[in-house]
Amino acid sequence: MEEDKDMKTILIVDDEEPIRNILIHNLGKEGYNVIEASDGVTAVEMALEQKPDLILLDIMLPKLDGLSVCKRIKNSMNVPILMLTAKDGEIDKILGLELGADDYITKPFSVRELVARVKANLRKVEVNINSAESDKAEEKKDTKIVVGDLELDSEKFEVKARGEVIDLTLREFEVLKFLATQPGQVVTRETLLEKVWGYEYYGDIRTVDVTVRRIREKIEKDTSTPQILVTKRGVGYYIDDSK
Amino acid sequence: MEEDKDMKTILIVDDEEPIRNILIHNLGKEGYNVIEASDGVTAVEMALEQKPDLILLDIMLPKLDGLSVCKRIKNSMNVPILMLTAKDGEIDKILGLELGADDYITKPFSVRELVARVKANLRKVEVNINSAESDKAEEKKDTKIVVGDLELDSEKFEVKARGEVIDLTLREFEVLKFLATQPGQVVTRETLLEKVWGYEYYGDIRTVDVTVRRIREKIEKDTSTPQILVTKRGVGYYIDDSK
DNA sequence: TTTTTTTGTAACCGTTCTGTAATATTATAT
DNA sequence: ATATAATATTACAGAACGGTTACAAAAAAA
Repeated sequence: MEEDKDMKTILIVDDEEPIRNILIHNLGKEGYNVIEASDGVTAVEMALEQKPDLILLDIMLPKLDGLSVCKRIKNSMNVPILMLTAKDGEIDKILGLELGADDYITKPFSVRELVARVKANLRKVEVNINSAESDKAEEKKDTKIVVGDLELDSEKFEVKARGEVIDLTLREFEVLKFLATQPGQVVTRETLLEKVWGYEYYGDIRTVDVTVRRIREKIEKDTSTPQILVTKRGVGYYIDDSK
Repeated sequence: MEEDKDMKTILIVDDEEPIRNILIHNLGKEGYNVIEASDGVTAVEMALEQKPDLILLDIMLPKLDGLSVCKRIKNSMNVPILMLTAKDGEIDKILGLELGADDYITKPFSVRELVARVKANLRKVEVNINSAESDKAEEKKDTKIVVGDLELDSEKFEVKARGEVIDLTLREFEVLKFLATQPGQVVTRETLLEKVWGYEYYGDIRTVDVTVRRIREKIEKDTSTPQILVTKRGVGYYIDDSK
C-alpha cells in the first residue's frame, strides 16, 4: 500500500455511517486518501495526529459539536475546513468565520458539488502557500545563484556551467540548488534526502549518490575528478567555491 | 436590526450563496446595512431602487454579466462599484472597457482586505482605478506583446507567429498571453488553471496539456519539437525567449 | 430550435526519469 | 600492503510524465 508522496488526505467527520461511506467512496475515487471519525473528540485527535490536508466536518456531532471541533483544530493548525450542515439556520453559526471555517455545504448536497468544493479549497491552500513563500522568503527572491562558474536560475530551471546551458532534470536541479545555496558547506545524504526528497521519503540513501553522479556527468569536465560538486568522504557532498 | 440614519448600505451581487453570506456576515459585523442580489437584472433594479452607498459586484453573473451591470448602473447613478473577479484576464476587461468601476479585487480574497477596500472606497480616499493598479503592480494593459517572432495583440485578440496571422480561440489566446507576459518563466499547470481558468475551476489539470497541444498545433512549425511554447518536464510550460 | 465550434475528459502510448541493486573502485586505517 | 569501509559506476525495471487522439459536453452561432 504505497502512499503517493503528494496524495492528499481528507478527514471526514460525521456520525452517520451511510454519509461517511458515500464520501469515502467518492473522494477515494478522486484519488484522495480518506480517513474518518464519527465523533468530535476523535475528530480533533485524528486531525492533530494525522494532519490531513482538508477536513469535512458535520456540524451535528456526538461528544463535541462541529463548531467546537472547528475552533479547536483551527487553534492549533491551519487546515481548510469545509462544514456540512443540515439546516439553513445553522449556517448563521458557521458564518462566524472567526471559527475559521473556510467553506460550507448544505445537506443534501450533490456529490459532484462536494468534490468540486474540496478541490477548490485544496487549491486555495496551494495558492496561499505559494504567495506566502514569495512574501517571506528573501532567498526565494534570489532566482539566480552564482557560485564559481556555476549559475542557477530558479525561474527558468536553467543551469549554466562553463558558459554552457545544461539540461538537468527537476530532481537533479533541486539537489544542485540546495547545495549551491550554501557553497562550501558539506551536506549529508540524510539532509539531502530530507530537504529534496521530502521528510516522508523512505528510500535508500544511496539514491543520493546516484543523483550526484548524474549531475556530475552533466556539469563536470571530468567526472573522475570533480571540481564543482565535491565529495567529503564520510560526511557528504558540497559545492567547491574555493576557487 | 435598527437602521441608523447614516448607516451605509452595501449591495452585494454574486450568484454564489456562500460568498454572499460570508460578505453579509462580515460587512454586517462592521456596521453596514447589507442587501443582496444573485443575478444581474435584480442587481440593477435593486441598485436603482435602494440606492446603496457602495456595490460589490461579481463579474460572473446569470442573466446579465457584471460588466454590463456595472455600465448600466454607472449610467444612471454615481455609486462606487467594487468588482470581484475570479481570473486575471478579467481584470484587463475591467480596466480596458472604461466601465467606470472604481476598484477591483480578485478571488480568492481575504475578507480583511475586502473590508478594507470597501471602507477605503466609501471614504473616497483612494477611489480611482490607478491606485488599484498600483496595488496589483504587475498588471499591465500593454495591448501588444512581442516575444521572439510571436506577437500578441490583446485588443484584437490576434496572434502572429512567423509573420502569419493565426486564429486562436479565446482560451488558447489567454494561455498564450499569460505565458508571453513572462517569457522564460516556467509556469505550472496549477498557476495556469488559477490565472486563466479562474480559481473556481474544478476541472482536470491535464486540460492544460490539451490546450497547450492545440496552441502548438497552430503556432509551432513542428509540433514534436516546440520552439516557442516549451515544456519544462516536472514543472510546467514556458515561452522560450532565449533566441 | 439545429448546427457548428470550442472546450474538457479520458484512455492509451511512448519517453524520460528515478530508485535499486549489484559490482567496481577508491580512500583510510592498521 | 592489506583489509575494510565508503563511494562511484553501471544496468535495469518500474514509475512518472507528457503527448496524442478520439469523443463527449458545453457554448456559441446560425
